[in-house]
Amino acid sequence: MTTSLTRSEEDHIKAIHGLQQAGTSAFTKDIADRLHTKASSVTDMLKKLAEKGLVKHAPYYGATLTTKGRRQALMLVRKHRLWETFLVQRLGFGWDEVHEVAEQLEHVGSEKLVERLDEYLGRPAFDPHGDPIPDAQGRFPERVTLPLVDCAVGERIRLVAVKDPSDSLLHLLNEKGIGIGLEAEVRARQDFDGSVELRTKQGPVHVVSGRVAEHLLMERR
Amino acid sequence: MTTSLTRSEEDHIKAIHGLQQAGTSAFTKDIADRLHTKASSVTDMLKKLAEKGLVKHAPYYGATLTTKGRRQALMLVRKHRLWETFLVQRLGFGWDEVHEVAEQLEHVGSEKLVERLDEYLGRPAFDPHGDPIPDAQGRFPERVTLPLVDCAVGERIRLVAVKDPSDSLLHLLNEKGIGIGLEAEVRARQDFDGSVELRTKQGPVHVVSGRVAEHLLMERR
DNA sequence: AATTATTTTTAGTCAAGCCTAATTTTCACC
DNA sequence: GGTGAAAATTAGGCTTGACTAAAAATAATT
Ligand SMILES: [Mn+2]
Ligand SMILES: [Mn+2]
Ligand SMILES: [Mn+2]
Ligand SMILES: [Mn+2]
Repeated sequence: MTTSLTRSEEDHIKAIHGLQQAGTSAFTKDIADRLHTKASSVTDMLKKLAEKGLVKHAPYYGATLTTKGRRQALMLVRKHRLWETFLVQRLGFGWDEVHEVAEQLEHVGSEKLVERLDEYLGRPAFDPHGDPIPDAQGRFPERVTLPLVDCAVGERIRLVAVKDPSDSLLHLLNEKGIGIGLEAEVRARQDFDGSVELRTKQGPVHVVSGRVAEHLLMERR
Repeated sequence: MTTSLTRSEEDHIKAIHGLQQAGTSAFTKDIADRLHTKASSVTDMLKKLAEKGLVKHAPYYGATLTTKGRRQALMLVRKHRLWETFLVQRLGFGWDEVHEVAEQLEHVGSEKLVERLDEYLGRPAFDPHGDPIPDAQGRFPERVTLPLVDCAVGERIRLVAVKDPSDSLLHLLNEKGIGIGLEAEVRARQDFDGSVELRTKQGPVHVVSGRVAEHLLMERR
């Protein structure tokens, strides 16, 4: 039985899920910032979601999802990432153009639609930003990644994900021609600013700042 | 410049468009029935839409769309029918399963999404129910159709659309194995109840009631 | 331990969209 | 032309989800 939620309820659940790492709870202010609303609005919503049994709200100490809430969040993440994959793979959108649209599409309610879309896309494990797509049971694919900033000189690596892909970051990567799947070798790393020089298989050499290198998740090859 | 409307505003615009034939205006009660709301709610909305310049509201005499309103309505119809086409052609939905989902998808706001979807589907002219899909300029494809109930005995015809496809009607057609594209010859027509007997190219003989025959729009071949 | 700064909650307001009930208008029919 | 039914509007109320401003709690700093 899947409880039917409003768009606002869903967005709050998803925000809490995104902020909640391991044991840490999500704080009112951070949820408000993420949703571009005010803390007082979030407090109201946390009360409602707590009533519905989706969230555990410890006043002044933030919110955590219940098992029921987490299941809802995972299905939203699943839908969001499947739609992003559809937009890029089938409709030819750029990876920097899909977030806002997926933010709307994720709220379309139809179990069958999600299931068919997943099947149609070939049950992808990762979205266009390299983020893992939970399956219908909420299980994530396994993968070991390493931020580029922690890669040693000489390592041969592949870009598999962009962590917290903001519009401006994706724009920067587009400009440089850096995308998921890029294979390269670390040629140099500056201790001063953490910047990294990469030589790609295809030829071009890229230099990325430490700030960027923190967001590039690599796989060894 | 495309005015951004709420889901409810969009549904009202679309309902008015659907009710408005030629010169006739759409009446409050009919709009309410279509949207499963009450007449008083519709009156409120008509005032708002009139303020926004989308509708001309003649109190007690119904509503008609302005040019601006009609443009909005056509884009909604376009989106609805493109999504229905996607669901059937790409995701393998049955033609009787798509309406509710498309009713949600049509409200996703992204010019680019509609344009790309249209292109991806090969710019289809008709949706799975045979309804015409307006192009980006709001132009409909031309087609001459004839309700089956008006076809003469001996005529060789093809089913190209189902008029006002309700769930129960589509279910009935599914049961009989009647779908868009069916080619047949009229073998008999009973004056008593308007029922029609068809012999299909593929073999099977279908008998449909007059009530059904009114909804089957045919093309001569 | 007292004082701030920050966060969170509470209290009160508002607009959007719906509702019911009462009133008004229209229109068909006698 | 008057009457009654149907439709439409008005009046008033409710819920959701937002807001601002004020009060309360927590955390950080002296
Ligand atoms: Mn969203
Ligand atoms: Mn993504
Ligand atoms: Mn709709
Ligand atoms: Mn249709």
